[in-house]
Amino acid sequence: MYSIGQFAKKTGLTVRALRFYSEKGLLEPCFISDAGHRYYNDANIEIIQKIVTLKYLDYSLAEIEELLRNGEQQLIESLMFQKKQLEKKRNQIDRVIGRLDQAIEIGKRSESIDTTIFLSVIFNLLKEDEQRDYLQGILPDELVERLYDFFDLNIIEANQKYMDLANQLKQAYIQPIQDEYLESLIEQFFSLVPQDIAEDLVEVLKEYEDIQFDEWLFPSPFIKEEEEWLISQAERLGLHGGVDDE
Amino acid sequence: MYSIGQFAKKTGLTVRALRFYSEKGLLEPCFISDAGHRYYNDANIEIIQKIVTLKYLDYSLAEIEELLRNGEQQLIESLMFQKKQLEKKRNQIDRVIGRLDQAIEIGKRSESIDTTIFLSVIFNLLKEDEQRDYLQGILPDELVERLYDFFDLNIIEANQKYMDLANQLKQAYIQPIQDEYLESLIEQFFSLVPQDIAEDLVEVLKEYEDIQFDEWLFPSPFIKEEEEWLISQAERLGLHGGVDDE
DNA sequence: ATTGCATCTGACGTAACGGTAGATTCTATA
DNA sequence: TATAGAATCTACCGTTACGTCAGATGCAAT
Repeated sequence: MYSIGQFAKKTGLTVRALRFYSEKGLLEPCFISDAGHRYYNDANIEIIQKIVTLKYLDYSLAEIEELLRNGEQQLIESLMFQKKQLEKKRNQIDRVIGRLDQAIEIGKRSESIDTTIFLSVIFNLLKEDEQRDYLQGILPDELVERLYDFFDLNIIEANQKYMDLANQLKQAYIQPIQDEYLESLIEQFFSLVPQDIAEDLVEVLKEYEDIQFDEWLFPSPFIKEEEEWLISQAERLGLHGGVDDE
Repeated sequence: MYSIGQFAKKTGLTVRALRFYSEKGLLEPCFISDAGHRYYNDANIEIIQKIVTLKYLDYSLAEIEELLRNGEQQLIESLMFQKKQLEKKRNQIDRVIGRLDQAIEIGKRSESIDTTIFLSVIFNLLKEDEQRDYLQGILPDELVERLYDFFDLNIIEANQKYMDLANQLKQAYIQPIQDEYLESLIEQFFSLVPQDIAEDLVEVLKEYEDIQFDEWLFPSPFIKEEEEWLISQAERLGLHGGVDDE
């Protein structure tokens, strides 16, 4: 017979955890003294090994209780199910890591990035699928496809260029620069989308005059004033307007 | 200006979550009416996009608050750290999935497995490293190495055989079988470890007579009575005793 | 004015314990 | 055997990021 402290040392669990299992009825001590002290024996070891094992396999305590009560038969089935759950989790994490990689890569290549711009780029990476669905609802499928075919290939470079340009334009708003530089920046900004796609895009947008891109799904790197300033500058310099999306 | 419900729809968050962020000071509405109703505007959208982004990257709300407050500089560093954390998580999950695979494979090949035996096998898979450390503390390194070299190669087959034999021996305890069968079972059980290693093991164990294997780290598939019965039967049949470990 | 929906505050519940307080009990030594 | 110190007890609060009520109030439209 072990006191709770000895049992804890033996099993590597904490005293608190053992008491918790005892309360929950998951692992009842073999004997409880009049003073309320819990005592454990080797039979308890067997049970707690099962508990530890299943916990390691990422079962919740409730599921463990289920399995220990009546799960003799379904254990292997359950393990296969559990494996699928874990694979889902892993794939999810993998996706996030992938995005992080892209984001880090984009961030590394630029120096002095505005956090707002940077986070909006990551947001775009994350919401890519949703954005695509949304665009397919309001633009011709074929155009969306061409757009994404292009970005899929150049996602890192495009985003990096996008960030740098947005950054410089933001600075130009604070500290005016020469018109030639500004013109160049704006033109580069608009030409992030290749010429042919851009032209078709402008065509379509003219047709449906009232299209408003969801500000939630397509965050702008600029605040209101910056955006208005940009448009006015573009008009002043005689450039064709329109705010792009990706 | 959006009411909380409209804002929730726009952002895909729940009303409750928005109120929660408001309470925590993570995202304060731009305006609160006398009646206490919260109203949001486009500036709030920008903030919440950051929050959603960082949440997706598996930051806690506390960390997000930190980052939003003063994290302009350290964002990229933080992302790299975050990536490492996620990789740790993923590797951990991968390990568990690997063990599950082994366990499922072992379980598939046997029919009618006793749950207790099966779980103890998985437990052994999980605690392999700890067991090895422990053994290296009490046995000659060279012997441990040979033992594990053997098991690493045959882990699935060895465990499967181990399970089947334990199963049959347990049944023999309940329903006695012919001596020849029993003798064969016990011999097979002892010969799970190859002859040469077993002999050296016996040698060493004779030297240190008082070695007791930790019952926690090395669970036996048998209960006390079964074990005593087994030893008595082995002696009766003139077989060399000793309970093996892996 | 009424109806019905939206929103409010405040409270409790979740999972699996960790931490602490104050009271009791066990164990070892003098 | 007395007593000091360690171990254990119960009971309660805290954690995370909200979900889910209840009961009260507000808002918009008929």
